[in-house]
Amino acid sequence: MAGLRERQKAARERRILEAASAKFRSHGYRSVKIEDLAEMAEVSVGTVYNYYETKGDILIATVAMEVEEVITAGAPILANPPLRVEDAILGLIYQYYDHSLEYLSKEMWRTAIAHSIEHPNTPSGRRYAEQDRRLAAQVTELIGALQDRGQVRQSLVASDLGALIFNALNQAFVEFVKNDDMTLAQLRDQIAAQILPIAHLIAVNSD
Amino acid sequence: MAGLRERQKAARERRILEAASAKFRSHGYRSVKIEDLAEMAEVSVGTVYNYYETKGDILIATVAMEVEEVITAGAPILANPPLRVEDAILGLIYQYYDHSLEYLSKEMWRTAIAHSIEHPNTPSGRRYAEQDRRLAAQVTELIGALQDRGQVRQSLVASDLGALIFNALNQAFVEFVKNDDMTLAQLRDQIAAQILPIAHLIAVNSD
DNA sequence: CTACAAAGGTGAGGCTGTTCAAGTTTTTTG
DNA sequence: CAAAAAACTTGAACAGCCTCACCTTTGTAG
Repeated sequence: MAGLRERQKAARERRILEAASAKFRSHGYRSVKIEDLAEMAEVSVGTVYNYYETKGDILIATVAMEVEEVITAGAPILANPPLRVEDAILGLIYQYYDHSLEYLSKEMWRTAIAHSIEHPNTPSGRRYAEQDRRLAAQVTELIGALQDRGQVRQSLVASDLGALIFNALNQAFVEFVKNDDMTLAQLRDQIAAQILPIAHLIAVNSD
Repeated sequence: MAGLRERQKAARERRILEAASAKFRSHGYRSVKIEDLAEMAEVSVGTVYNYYETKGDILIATVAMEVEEVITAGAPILANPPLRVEDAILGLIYQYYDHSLEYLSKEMWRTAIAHSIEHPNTPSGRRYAEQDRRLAAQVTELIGALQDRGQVRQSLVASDLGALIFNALNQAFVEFVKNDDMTLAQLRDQIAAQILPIAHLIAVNSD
């Protein structure tokens, strides 16, 4: 069985993460002090820093949980993609988008994305980048599945096309979280405008 | 003529910006203190903050000068685009990329991009976004010019295609600045892999 | 030229993320 | 079980961004 020390460690880390997730959402990332998290998690400030390297890392850890869910939510679509090319691609993208604000505020997303760009070589920066890669891989996988079905031109390289589409959906999402007034519906429209023409171009019966 | 006060103000702002540009590049953004800039510009810390709202804003101001040059450098290609669709699009993108590190380090780019995402509603955040919009508009303009020449399908909406291509070149650039080991040549290859298939699809004689 | 007003500069101090030497708890050793 | 070692927690102290009450300089009116 796990020793006392080990259990206490796990419990402390969990309490810190729960405190962060709750406070960041309710009070906003900026205005939450490490001291606040320490108090809520019933540890000292120094202990928080034994579990996470920086405040940004704590945020990334909370965001990572959500991204993991998004990736999981994408799997069913890959297993059984909608019939039409555009429905398949947009369906996957909408699935991502619709999950994105379940536990995270736009401010949290902005800060997390900014952190991952500014500190790409920290463990948390790498972690975020890795999850991005997995999302892009899902898109690539979907393209591949559509090619296997004979719906997307075989001449196209699935991974390059996947990267292109992922870039588009990712960038549109960044614009979305940058603008507090933008709705999910508007985000969908934005990405559809970019994706639909491409979907028709890459489909075999395009002309 | 401009009064003494006005001239002194302009001179101080210029000295601060020059100090920032020099020190950020030579010592790295992180390790330069506002105090250092103030000393080099021969003003007080408080004065620095009369001209720029935050340290990030000072960086954005230096980056903005470079982006302005990049936009200027793109104009000649728009005026007289290369003959083939893929050469035109990649030519414009390479022009952007080749200018990007003339006065800015990768760390400066990372920090500036992160800042613009994290603080989209500050003047400097808006300024950065506006320059992005102008770059995307150049790409759109190029697509439009190729359509006028009859080289790109008329059925495609230039602005949506421009946005798609800009997203791709922008995201590839972010990956480039996130990875200190990546070379400009590798960046070119990355974006070419995404753009070339698209260039063939959108060209009129594609099939 | 003097007096007053407006504009702007100044730097000590506040705030908050982060560190680290000292103390405490858990585990291991004999 | 006692003692020693290892692992971990703690919070005071530090660093650097930023503010603001006060002061100096410039412009203007009489």
